[in-house]
Amino acid sequence: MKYRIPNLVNFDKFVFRIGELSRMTGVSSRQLRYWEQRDYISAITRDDQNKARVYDFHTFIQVSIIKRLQDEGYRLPAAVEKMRSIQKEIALSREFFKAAFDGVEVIDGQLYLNLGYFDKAKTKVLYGRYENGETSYEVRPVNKD
DNA sequence: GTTCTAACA
DNA sequence: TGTTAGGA
Repeated sequence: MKYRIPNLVNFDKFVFRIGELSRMTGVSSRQLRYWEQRDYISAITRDDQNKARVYDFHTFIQVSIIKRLQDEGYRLPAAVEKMRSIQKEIALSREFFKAAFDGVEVIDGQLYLNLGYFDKAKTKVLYGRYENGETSYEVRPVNKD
């Protein structure tokens, strides 16, 4: 039996105001406004400049990464630069995994990640396993269930 | 109660 | 970067 995981969660609906984002990340609201002024981060477009800022989940991730890097000793501009390069790595990883990942299968009562065809002839499938904190791989013939 | 901008004992 | 003023 094969399970696929559709997009069940809409992360665009995860929005926060400045006080919430500040508490979530440990970055002061003063800092968040300053970072925005420097174009290091951005709030969701505000129609009225005097209206409260709204941040999305993506910005939460960005702020979290910058904060972590600062705690590790990076200065703000360097932290932002590294955050942006990290985001490129994350984006690439996501695309690769999205392309490779083809759902979860139960084989002999065990959960397997279907990682796509192993060979060009499409006779074998690469499976990933995760057990006791370790990953492993198995190549199996195509599952005909 | 929260967030806004601007300014600085 | 913190804090405060005065409004929304």
